[in-house]
Amino acid sequence: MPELPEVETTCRGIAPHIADRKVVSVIIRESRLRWPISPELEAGITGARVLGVRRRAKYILMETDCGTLMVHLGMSGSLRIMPAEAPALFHDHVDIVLDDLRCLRYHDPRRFGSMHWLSEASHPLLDHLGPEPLSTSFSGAYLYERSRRRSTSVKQFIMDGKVVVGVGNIYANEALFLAGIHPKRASGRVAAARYEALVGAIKDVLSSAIEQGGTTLRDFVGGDGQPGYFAQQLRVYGRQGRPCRVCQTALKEVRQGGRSTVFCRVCQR
DNA sequence: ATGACAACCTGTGGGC
DNA sequence: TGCCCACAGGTTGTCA
Repeated sequence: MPELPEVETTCRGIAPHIADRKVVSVIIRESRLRWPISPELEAGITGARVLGVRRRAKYILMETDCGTLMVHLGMSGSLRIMPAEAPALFHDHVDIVLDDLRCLRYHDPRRFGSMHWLSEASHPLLDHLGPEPLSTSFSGAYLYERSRRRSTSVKQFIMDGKVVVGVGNIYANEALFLAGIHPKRASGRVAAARYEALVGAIKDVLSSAIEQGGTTLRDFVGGDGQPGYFAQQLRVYGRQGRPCRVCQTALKEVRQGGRSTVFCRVCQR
């Protein structure tokens, strides 16, 4: 489910509801996430006042006056505001109960997500992340420099979190199509001007997906429970075998690093 | 350093 | 209808 636009949508959805609220308790029904939830989480967050919510890569950072709750949604996670008394459903693993009879409820069937309590400003998982894709430091020149003498494919290159964060499989496919670049091309052999186009495409596709409230595949819902509407604008992802929206050629599907790649062999070189 | 791949899980959809 | 397999939005850790 969640790629960067979905995580951003979640942040924006929950922020107004939790700002300035106090955490009165934590209910952990299942602590076995990608990493087990540390007992320090409950001790640290109980009684804390929420200052705000921000996002770094695909991590949601809920800052309080006592420390920071760091949440990752993995492949199937979601975080929603609910009435605290709403009955918990299967896979509703954690409730952060607030002082207004509501709670922030974490749901994650596959348990690839994670929840950490940070009493300090930093965390090892945040240490080696590349730039934010929507920041000005993420530029064509930057990608060009980083890619020189690298043989890895351009798709795997832009999906590497040490290069740039937040470009997941859906949007990598979409951005490469928009930039007209073949996903299997060696990243070290993409010209500077084409990296400019690629960076523009990544920023465009991510920002318009955020504007649409994310891409809803299966059952993604934002922090307020609303679905996203970007799926109807996908150009290649999930459209293998169907005609390219530009030249009508049947879109091709290949596999890269175990992930599905869909592209147009005519429009992308 | 780089790159390929297994691993962590459950749910779902397609093929038979 | 039902069973089994392959695959799904992510990321880390390991090994060559």
